[in-house]
Amino acid sequence: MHSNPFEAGTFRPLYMSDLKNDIQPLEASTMTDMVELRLREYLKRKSFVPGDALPKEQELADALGVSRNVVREALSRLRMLGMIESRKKRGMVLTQPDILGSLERVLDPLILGKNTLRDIFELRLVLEMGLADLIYLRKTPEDIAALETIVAQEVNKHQKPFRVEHEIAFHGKLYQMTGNDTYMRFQKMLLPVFEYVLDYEIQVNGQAEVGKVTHHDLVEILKTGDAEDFRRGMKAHLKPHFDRLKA
Amino acid sequence: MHSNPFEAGTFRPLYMSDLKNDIQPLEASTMTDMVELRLREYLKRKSFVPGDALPKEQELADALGVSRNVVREALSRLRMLGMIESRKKRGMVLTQPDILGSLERVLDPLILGKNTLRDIFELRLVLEMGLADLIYLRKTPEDIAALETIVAQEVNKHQKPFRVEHEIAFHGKLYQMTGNDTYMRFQKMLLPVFEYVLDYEIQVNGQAEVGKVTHHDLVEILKTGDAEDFRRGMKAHLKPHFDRLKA
DNA sequence: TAATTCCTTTTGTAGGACATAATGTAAGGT
DNA sequence: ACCTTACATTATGTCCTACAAAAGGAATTA
Repeated sequence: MHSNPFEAGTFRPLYMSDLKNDIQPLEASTMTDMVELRLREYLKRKSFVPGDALPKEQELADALGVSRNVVREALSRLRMLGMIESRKKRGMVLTQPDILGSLERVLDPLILGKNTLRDIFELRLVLEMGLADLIYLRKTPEDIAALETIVAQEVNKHQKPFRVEHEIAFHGKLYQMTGNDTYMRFQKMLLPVFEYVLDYEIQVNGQAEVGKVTHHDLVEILKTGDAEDFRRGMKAHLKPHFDRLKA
Repeated sequence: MHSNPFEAGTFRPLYMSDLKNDIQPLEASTMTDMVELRLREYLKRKSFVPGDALPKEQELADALGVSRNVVREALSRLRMLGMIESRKKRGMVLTQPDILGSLERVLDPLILGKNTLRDIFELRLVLEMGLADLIYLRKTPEDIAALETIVAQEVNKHQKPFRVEHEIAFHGKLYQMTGNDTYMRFQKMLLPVFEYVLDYEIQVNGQAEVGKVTHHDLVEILKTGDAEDFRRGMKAHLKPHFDRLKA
């Protein structure tokens, strides 16, 4: 039995990887797909800005030569993406989409394939390694104090719920210190996938290893060292995870 | 005039940042929203796996007590996310969603707000800094050769289209070397936003600065140095961008 | 002027109808 | 028996009509 949750032999050659992105389908299969595409084109071409009002459903339907039903299905998609909002009588207005909202709906470890799970696991490691630069750009003494509080509350219990909770608190605070909401939310969304892979790991290999550099050490580095020191510390902290990738 | 495309004074306090994610609306406004939610719950609860068939639209409508129309609008959303596929007569089957597909639709620099633009700009820098670890895990001599070919074709023309093209070729190859499709696609999607911000920059400040470490230097490091060397090199290569964040 | 009532408009929901395509099935020919 | 053809069946895709609900606007009244 191999200790890898991603399973060997599922690797796809790279040239196939994003073919779907390079060439777009000649014709979207259903009317709804086409209308969705047309609407997005329309919004771009007319360079609508958030707040602008859209034509009414019936007008769009007439202009596109399809039924109002089809238009509504397409609009429903845009509404889900947060691109538009609509209120009765007032019509529809363009809004600033919530770029991560749609990702959230799809990031279910149980549904994602092994390849994607592995990719996301790695992506999270990349995000952790990238913390250093932004943190050193913006950290404040208050942040450090908050981190120390969190570390002080570190329970010795190695049972899972406590441990995970603490991990999230500590790393979450680190992300917060970057002042980058999107970055923080993104990382937060990736957590379930990360946990899922680790759980699998533990189930197979017994106990999860832990790096030599602790949270306490990382805080010390933050106080005295520079960004490169911190990154080296983080790399050591995450070493077990990186080692996993080599296998 | 400030040299910052994100505009000052738009910073939101962090405690407001992800309120919408922590507490979810008590009741989704429209039937379609609720049905969409219910359907996703249903899929998770029954632990459907890709390939499984879903009940027919009319059955879902009856079970949920809504019209087939509403069900279809909700299904249309899931279809857009790539969670389901449906063919006539055969019904609908669960599929592995394309997690980045939905992001792609929404990443339009013209629509995104200043805050998000800034966040994404930083996120891309983070991704670049994270390249080192994965590259050193998987690089091959062929990859290095390919990089050298790209560098050799580096045109001296500083005109924009050529320059950008070359940037994409070089950095794209780096991402490809990580063997992480999701990582690569993600970065690719962020490119337009990155370019958009840089364009703004150039327009305001005249010429775009360029780091002291060139592509050629980076390749040399890849041949002789270790991951840390490479990261240091990349940091120097991106230095102008990081400096921008300080302002 | 301010509050109320009524009208109008636009989205949201319902239900029926039919086209279309894919599947299964039975008839018919070899 | 086996292959082919033709037909019936079924689920999605599209269209249509109708009406409920909410929100804005106008007219009326205190």
